[in-house]
Amino acid sequence: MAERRVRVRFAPSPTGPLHIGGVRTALYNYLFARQNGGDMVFRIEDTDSNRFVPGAEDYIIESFKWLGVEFDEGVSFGGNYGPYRQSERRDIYKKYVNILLESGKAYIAFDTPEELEAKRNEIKNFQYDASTRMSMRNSLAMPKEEVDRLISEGVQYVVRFKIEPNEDVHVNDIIRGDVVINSSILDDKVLYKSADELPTYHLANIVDDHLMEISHVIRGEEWLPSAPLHVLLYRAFGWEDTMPQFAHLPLLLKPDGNGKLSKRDGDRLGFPVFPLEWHDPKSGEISSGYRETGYLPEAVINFLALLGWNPGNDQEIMSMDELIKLFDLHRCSKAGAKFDFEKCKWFNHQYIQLKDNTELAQQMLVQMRAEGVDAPVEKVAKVIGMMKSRVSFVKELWDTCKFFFVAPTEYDEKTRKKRWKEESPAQMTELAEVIAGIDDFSIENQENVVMKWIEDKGYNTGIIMNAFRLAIVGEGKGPHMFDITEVIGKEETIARIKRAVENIK
RNA sequence: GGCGCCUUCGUCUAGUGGCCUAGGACGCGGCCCUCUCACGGCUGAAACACGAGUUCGAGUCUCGUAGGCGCUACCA
Repeated sequence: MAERRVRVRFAPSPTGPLHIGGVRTALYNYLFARQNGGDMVFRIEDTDSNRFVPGAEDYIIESFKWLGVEFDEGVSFGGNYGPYRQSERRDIYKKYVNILLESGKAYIAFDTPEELEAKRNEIKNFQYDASTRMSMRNSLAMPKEEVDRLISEGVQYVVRFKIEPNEDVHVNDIIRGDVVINSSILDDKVLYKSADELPTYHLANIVDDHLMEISHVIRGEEWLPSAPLHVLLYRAFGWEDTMPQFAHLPLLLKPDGNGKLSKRDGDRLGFPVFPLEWHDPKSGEISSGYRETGYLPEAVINFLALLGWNPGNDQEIMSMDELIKLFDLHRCSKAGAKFDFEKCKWFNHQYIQLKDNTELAQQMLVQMRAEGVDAPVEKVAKVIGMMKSRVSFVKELWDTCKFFFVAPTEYDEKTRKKRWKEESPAQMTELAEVIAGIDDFSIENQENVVMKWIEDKGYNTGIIMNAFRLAIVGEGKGPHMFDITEVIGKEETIARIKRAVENIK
């Protein structure tokens, strides 16, 4: 087989926000393109003018920008194979439709949607194909003069692909192997509508993939049943030699139950199914996005990459560069994958641990300042270093770190009951005095002095430290006590102890 | 209904005829670490859809059954 430059495309319809399943499809295309030093094309398939949703195209572009999936050419990226928006390629499709018409591989049909609907109601499993087409209103069944007359009268028509029956069509799929479908079960697909002078998906797709020199079509499994039709189209055009290789990816399924993951599942389960928050222009409805929910793009990418593919070993945390190196279409699974939000959250947790503390500090400072609290970024970063192991989202950081910057105003009920003993007020008052006497407020020295005091007095370490924690933090969690006091300082430590003694009953 | 695809722990998966007493990860339970909560370490429960066949030997190959999903539009 001749060496061919790898060129793949991601070609969504601008019918709404980009579904997370679409993101994965695009990701796999991207990984494959990068690994092979090929091109990633962004094409907009807007051949159904009725379903166009304003803003969808920009949304998709912004989503990939956030996720770090880059395109080499296409809508908004330029390139030598444009235009990349199908609605701007009318003339091109018209030309190819005519080629099919002239060679007798397609024909004109006048049946209206209503007539077809009636036919389907009338005959149980009606299909517009070799067995029925001669009884329909089309250029095969009607005299030429009549066809010409109708066209000249401006009667709307469609162009249908004439599928020859009883032929086994083979699709060689990289993931699924040889898939065979008999052409008799295919219907004479509508390729073109005179009403809007636009092709349907199938024709536009084949023409564009061919003209754009696409080498591999990596798409969702929902396209597998129409793949034989596409093979037949390539053949009809005489393009079989350069037909792209197909790879049909397994679907992303609902976390609970079965079926394709849908927009509704996100709302229902309280988790996003879109990369970015989406404001529906018609309904005004808002759907949550991964970005706004606080997911890191690296985490979303990593998680998605592993939904339907794995590197063959136990490695789970992989950067985009590593994914590009390791990705392999042959290692994609065939069965649909249920979307597990818990695991996605775990990935986010992992990536927060990997993230630079100063960078996280800058993000947390935005929240802090919004609440009227400020602090040097170095100090915030230091606190985050101690605290980030206990959060899964950046936005949780402020809540868990807050006590470092703001003294507790209330004390957790449960902890108070469990940790604040009868003797605690007296002991804490004493502790405040001990701390007041410490000059070297380093973690180590504080610990030495306090522990010595506990030992000398014969106190119970747990009782002292837990009460101390309640006084400083307001609840029973957090890093080691002296790590905290070293950050908040001696005066604040003493003030908090005193306040606790006064307020905790 | 027709056609196609698929089927290993609850979930994502490893597994390409003997290395499988089926491995890892998420989640869940226990223990350890410890002044608490996380992190981390150790550990437990948890799966080859079913039935035939091929073979000395089957999670792995074949067939059948069941189930799931997808497609079946002048949507993509």
